[in-house]
Amino acid sequence: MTAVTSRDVGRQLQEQLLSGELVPGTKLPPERDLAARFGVSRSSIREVLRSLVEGGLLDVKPGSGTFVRAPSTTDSARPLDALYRRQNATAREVNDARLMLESQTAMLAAQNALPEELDALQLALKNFDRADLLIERARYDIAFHALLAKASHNSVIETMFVSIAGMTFELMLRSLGDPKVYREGAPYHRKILRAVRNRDPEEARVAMVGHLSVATRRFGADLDSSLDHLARRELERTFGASVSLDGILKSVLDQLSAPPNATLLAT
Amino acid sequence: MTAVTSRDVGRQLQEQLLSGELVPGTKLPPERDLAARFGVSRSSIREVLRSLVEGGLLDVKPGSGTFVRAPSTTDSARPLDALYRRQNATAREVNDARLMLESQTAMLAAQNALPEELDALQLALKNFDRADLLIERARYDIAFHALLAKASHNSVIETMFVSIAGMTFELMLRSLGDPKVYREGAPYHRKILRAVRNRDPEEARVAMVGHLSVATRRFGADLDSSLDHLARRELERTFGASVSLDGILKSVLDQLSAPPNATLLAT
DNA sequence: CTATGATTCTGGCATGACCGGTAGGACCGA
DNA sequence: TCGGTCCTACCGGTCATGCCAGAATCATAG
Repeated sequence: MTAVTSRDVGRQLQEQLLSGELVPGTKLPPERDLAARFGVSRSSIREVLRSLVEGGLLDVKPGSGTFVRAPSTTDSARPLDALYRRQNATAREVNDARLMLESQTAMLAAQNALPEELDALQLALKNFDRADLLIERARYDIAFHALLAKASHNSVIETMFVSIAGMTFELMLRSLGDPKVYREGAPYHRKILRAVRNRDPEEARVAMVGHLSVATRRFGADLDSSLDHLARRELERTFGASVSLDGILKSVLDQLSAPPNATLLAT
Repeated sequence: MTAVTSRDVGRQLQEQLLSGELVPGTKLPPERDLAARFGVSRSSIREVLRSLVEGGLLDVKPGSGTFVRAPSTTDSARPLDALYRRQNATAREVNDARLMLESQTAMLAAQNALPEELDALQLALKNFDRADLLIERARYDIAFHALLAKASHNSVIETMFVSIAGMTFELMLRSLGDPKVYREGAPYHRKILRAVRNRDPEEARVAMVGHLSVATRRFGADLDSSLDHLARRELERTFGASVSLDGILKSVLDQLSAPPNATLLAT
């Protein structure tokens, strides 16, 4: 009955992590020690640790050790992105979800945004307007929306936003690559920011709804196409077959995960 | 430059999985073959597979093989739940997020629900009313809301719901354990179902907002307390120290992951 | 044709070893 | 005393090999 399986070890370790017994930053014992302590082999321990790393609970620094990871609101949601995208969501589904999520985000941001967050939003817009490449525009676009999510000061909603950030970026590629959608949609950014600055939740919500509704009206048949397909098509149309959507997505998500706002907005 | 690290192997395998090159249900080559093919050791392959399993992309059947997992909308979101809860979200944050998510869910369900989904919702309510134990009530409560999410027929929104299901359950424990909140909030369930049945999105939204606003009004100081703390307190108050929140949560999430509706509603 | 038993295949786990990078202390020179 | 350099123990990354238990497959006896 004392047969200890690797699943037990994993569960036990995970419980300690989740219960906060192990404070973020804590260094775990070496793999060899853990193996000895739990009475299993090092391979088993390593596989358990792999799972926890994949789950975002641990951080491994080769040569130094394994550390309990601080629950960063953002990058913890990244594993989910791959799964979302695997469902081959349509542009309509993602846009509907954004409409719901971001109109609420705008309202909360109007209530809770701090001055420095307003400045960061302003800067994101400036960079957005300056950008000439499609990818750069999309990068600052999503930075703006990510900053807004952060300014909502609701960690659950912020995490939700990050969890669909990959698909949101794909949606933006389609929108920003379409002159009609771009011309009609971009001006709303300033309306949103103005409303947030004025601490007017309802106006912020209305502006966001206006912003995101452009896609609903203008996408036409694309609305029910696979989002992944749309994004790849747009990239190919603009840059030829030379760019990899996967690579771009990865770098964008990395950017969103980086702690400081500065990173989002660096030239 | 041809140095093949395990990260390369993981990335390569994951790309094949995400791109749909490997159709769900496909059996992967044996670990020993994969190791040979990629030119790495079996241990490395096993660790890569572990990560992918944790990410929900693969399914391992000991003795049989490793299979590409069908992207189940629900259980793929489960790894995230632990991470959400680690942030120690407050009741207010989660309730705000639910308000946003579920009012939209209600509207979509009113537009898209199928007859059999309406029946399932009805059954969930019947079981909810019959239940006498706190945990059972909460179980059917979340089943009702999960079925509604499914009936929205938007996979992104459904996944979002599942990703916060753990915290939603905790919120329900607090609500259902409080007679005032319970008495005031429970009747809204029927209003929601009636509106969905009548295909009236606006009425469904209003009913859902009414349902979830009860907590906002009645929680008092608890609104800004850690959700985890509230749930544990409620369980202890009702059952003594004999029950484990973690265990209950796990079983509830398992239930939501099970494919058939029947499981959600079995007596 | 069926039931049953042996064989093969597959993942789970253990062991022990080596590599390369890290971190911290010893040592040395200024 | 301070600063830099070097060395060494430590730690994760990887590998090779072996054995086990359960699943699947197939051959064989009934």
